Amino acid sequence: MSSIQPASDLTTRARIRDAAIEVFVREGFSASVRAVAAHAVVSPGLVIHHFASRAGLRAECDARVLELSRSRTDHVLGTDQNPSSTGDVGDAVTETLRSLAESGPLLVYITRLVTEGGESARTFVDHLVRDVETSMMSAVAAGTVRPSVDEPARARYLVAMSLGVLIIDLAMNPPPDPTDGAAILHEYVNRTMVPATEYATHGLLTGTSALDAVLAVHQGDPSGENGVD
Amino acid sequence: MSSIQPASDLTTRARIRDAAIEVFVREGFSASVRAVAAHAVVSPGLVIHHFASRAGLRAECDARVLELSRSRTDHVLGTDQNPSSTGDVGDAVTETLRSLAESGPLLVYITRLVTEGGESARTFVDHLVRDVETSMMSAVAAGTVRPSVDEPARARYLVAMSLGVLIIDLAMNPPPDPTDGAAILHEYVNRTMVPATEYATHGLLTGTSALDAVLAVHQGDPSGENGVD
DNA sequence: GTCTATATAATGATAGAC
DNA sequence: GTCTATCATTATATAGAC
Repeated sequence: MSSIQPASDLTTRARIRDAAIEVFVREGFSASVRAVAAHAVVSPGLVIHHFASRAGLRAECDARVLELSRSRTDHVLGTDQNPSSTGDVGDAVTETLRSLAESGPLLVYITRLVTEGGESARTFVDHLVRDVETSMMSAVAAGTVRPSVDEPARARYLVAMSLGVLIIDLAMNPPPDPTDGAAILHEYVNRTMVPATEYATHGLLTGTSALDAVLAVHQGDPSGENGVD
Repeated sequence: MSSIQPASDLTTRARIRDAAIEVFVREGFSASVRAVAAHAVVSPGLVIHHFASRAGLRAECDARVLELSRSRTDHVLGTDQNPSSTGDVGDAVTETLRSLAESGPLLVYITRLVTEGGESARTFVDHLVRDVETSMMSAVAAGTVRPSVDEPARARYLVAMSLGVLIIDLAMNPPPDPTDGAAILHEYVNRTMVPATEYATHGLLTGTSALDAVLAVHQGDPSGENGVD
């Protein structure tokens, strides 16, 4: 499946919105209203007529993408946690990316959204962090994942890692079709699976001196106010 | 030090270029020639006169940033490897980021450059990957870092991780002054030090079944052609 | 709802005076 | 080298016909 919905059976307004999402994925958020109109095969004026302004169109696209990603991850992660987990790195993140990839352009749209920052980005990331924290907690309880001295911070770090590595991978290996999330994720996993799993299993360092030093500071100063620079 | 060079003692051409770097850091690469001219306190025409086109100016900025980052990391990493390493996560990456942060706007410029992709981005990342691979090899020889089944892939992954986490951190926590690399890095380290060191020391997982499974595929198919999806 | 035509602003780039 | 003035293009957005 390469598009969000079949082009028919949608209001023109929805068709323009979906066309805009695809154009934003292909050309970036700097794409013009004209480019969107051309892709939706309508006049530029009609785009503005439906969304009042370019910013309005953009906001609607963001909202749509967040809504789609929300319902998809809710479905995948189920009522409690994911039962089909096979010990992958970072359950909730992996499952969320997989889920986003299934609906074509969502994956790249999200990476652009997150990179740009702003409120929509924070909404998405915060939600994902919460999911990851939950899935980590149950994985810790199940004994498959080590506990952390700071579970919320680890969840944040895991999300930043996963999204960040994906963003760099996309920048270094531009996909032939940015709207084909499945193919993108497939290549991405191929390129990163070995080092990612290795890192998740054993870490990098042989000793604990670095961690001991960091934890000493962290215990005495949990607010992180007096960090190392 | 918050700027690249004292504003005096530079040719106008160099002043415009440095002003452009700062404007690109503050407003993104979509900043106009006029905005650059205003910041350099010259006319828009003069900018074009010196750099022929907007693309020419941008290319010169990229080249300048790459040159600066190159000479800085060469200096920091020294003839062989970094002797002042204190067991931080990813020697060469950490030292490179620290070095970039010292010259004000470089840090954020690099993150924008890498995110955008393209040739300059690949040049920078490839060079950094090579540095990391070298520093990892000697850390492995010294016994402080575990060996990897695929050192080049691990080096790539470590670079993607470090830059990626920084990019997400910047997007989620926009710095008050994007040209103050030192402050940005300080905050970044404060937010990520604990989970990053924890992860680098112990990884995430308690068992090796995931790694075993991945390595089984990797051994039989080193090209990565037949990856898991 | 949808279009064409247009107003208005901003952009990159040029020409020529000094 | 540097400026002012201007052109050509493109952008968003509006007005009004159908």
